[in-house]
Amino acid sequence: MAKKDQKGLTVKKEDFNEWYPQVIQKADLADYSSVSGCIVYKPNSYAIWEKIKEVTDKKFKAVGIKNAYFPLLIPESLLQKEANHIEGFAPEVAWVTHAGNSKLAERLAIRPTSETIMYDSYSKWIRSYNDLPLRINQWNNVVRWEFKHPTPFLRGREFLWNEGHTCFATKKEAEAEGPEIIGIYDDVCKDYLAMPSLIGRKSEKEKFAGAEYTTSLEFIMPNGKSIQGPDFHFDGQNFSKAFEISFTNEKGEKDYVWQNTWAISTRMIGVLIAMHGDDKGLVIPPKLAITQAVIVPILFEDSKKDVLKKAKDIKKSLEKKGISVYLDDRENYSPGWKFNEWEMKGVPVRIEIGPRDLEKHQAMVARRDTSEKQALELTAIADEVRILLDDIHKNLFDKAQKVLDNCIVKVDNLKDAKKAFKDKKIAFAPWCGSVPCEDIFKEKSGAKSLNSPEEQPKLKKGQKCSFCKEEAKYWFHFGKSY
RNA sequence: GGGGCUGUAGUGUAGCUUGGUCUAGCAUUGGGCGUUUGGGACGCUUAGACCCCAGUUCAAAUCUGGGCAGCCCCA
Repeated sequence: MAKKDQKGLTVKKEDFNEWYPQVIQKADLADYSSVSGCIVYKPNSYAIWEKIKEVTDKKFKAVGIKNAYFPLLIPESLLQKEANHIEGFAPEVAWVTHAGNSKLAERLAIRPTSETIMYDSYSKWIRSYNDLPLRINQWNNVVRWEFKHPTPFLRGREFLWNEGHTCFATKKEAEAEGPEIIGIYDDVCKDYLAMPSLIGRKSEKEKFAGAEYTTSLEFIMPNGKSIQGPDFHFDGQNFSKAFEISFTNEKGEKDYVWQNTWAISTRMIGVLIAMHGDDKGLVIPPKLAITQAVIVPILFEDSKKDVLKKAKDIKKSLEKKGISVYLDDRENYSPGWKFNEWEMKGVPVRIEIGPRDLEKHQAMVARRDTSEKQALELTAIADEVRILLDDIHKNLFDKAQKVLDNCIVKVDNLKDAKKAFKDKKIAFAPWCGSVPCEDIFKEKSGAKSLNSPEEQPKLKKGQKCSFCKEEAKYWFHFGKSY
C-alpha cells in the first residue's frame, strides 16, 4: 500500500497509478459513467478544456482557419473509401445499425475521425484553384472503441478534440502548413499548459492511418511512459485521390488537392494533471485556471464586517488587473478546511485576510506551486499577484522542462535502451526507421518509437542502426507508451 | 494478445480464509440544529452500501460458474 496523507491522497512519486485517479476524484474533475471507457467531464475539467479550446481556436482563426460542423454519423461506404484509413480504424468503430426497430439499409459509423465525411463534401465544393486553399476546422467529439484499459482523459472511448482538415493546390503549400500548426499547438502547450514536449516526425509504423507522414508532440508522464499529444498529418494526395477531390489548376489541367489533418484533444487535460499535480492535489497553470486567485477571509464575529469589506476591496483591485478571483465567504467551513480544498483543486494563488492583517494593512498570499506564503501590502497586492501568476507559470514550465531533459538518455544498442525504459526514461538512439526493425524492437523491449526531432545531433559516418544491422538514418526517441 | 489481483454507502475501508452471531462495523462525506472559525473544529441528530446473473445450501457480502467493471505485470 502506498502512503497516504491525512486526506487520503497517495504520494505521487511512490505510486503514480493510484495517485492519478485520486486527484481526479478529489479535485472533482471527472466521474465514471455507466458506459465503460466514457467519463463525465465535470465542470472543473470542462472549464480547463474550454480554456484550451478558446486559446487554440483564436490562434487558428488568426491564421485564416474557419470552423464548421460535419455530421456525427458516417455511412459505411464512405468510411471504406481510403484503404489504409479504414484498415487503421475498423477495429475500433462503433456502428449504428437500427432506427427504432427497423434495420438501416446501410449501417452508419459513429465518427472515429471525420476525414471521410468531410472529404465527401470537399469533393463537391472544390472545382478550381480559386477555391483553394480550403482550411476548415471543427471542434467535436469522436468515438473509438478502445479495448485497452481506459484511463480518465488519457485513453477513453469518447473524447473531445479539434480536427483541422485543409486542402491546398500544391504539395509545397500543404507542407508549409505543418510548422504553422505545430507552432500553434506548441505555443498553447508551452504558454498555457506550461508543458514542454518532444516535437518531431513519427515512424512509418506509428504514423496516422492514411497519412504520408505525421509530426507529433510527445509528452513524458511522471511514470516514465510517453503519450502522444497534438499532431499534424501530411496526407499528400491519398485522400484526394480516393475521394476525387480534384480541381482545375492554373494551367487548366485536372489536379488533385494536397491535404493535411491535425488535432489536439482532451487527453491534454490528463497530461496536465499528471505533469503539474503534487501530493496536495491538482495544480492548474495560471493561464488555464478559471479561478486564478481565491480569497479566504478569516472571520470572527467582532471583526467580520471589516474583514469582508477588505476582502471585497481586494477582489475588486485584482479584477481590475484582469485576474479572476473567487471570494470564499462560506461560513460553514473553517479557513483551514478551505485552504486544503483550494489546494486540492489547484487554484494558483490564495489570499488570506483576517483581523491581524487588517491592523497591518496587509494580506497573506500563498502560491500553490511552491506553497510559499508571504505578507503583502494591501495597496501593492494586485500588482504583486499579477507578477506572481506569471512566475508560477514560469516555475511550472521550468520544472517540467527539467524533468523532460533529465529523462532522455542517448543509447546505441538494445540493452541500454531497455535499461533506460526500466529506469522510466526515454531512449534517444540512431535508427534505421524500418517497419520490420520497429516490430522486432517492440517485441523485445515493450516500447515503441516516439518521434525524431528536426534538429538532430550529427550521426557518425557509417553509424549503424541501434537495433539492427542496417545503416542509421536519424536519431529517434523511443519509450514505453500509454 | 497472455497472466495475475480486486469489486462493500458519494469517498476510503472492516468483515470473506473457517457460510449463521451482519439487523453489515469504522472514518469521511451529504441533510438538520447549536457552538465554532489564523492550516481539513466540536456536540447531538439524520440519511446512505454487499457490481450483475445463475448455482450450491436450511442459510451467501462470504463458496462455485458466467458476465460486467477497475488495477497490475508481461508481449
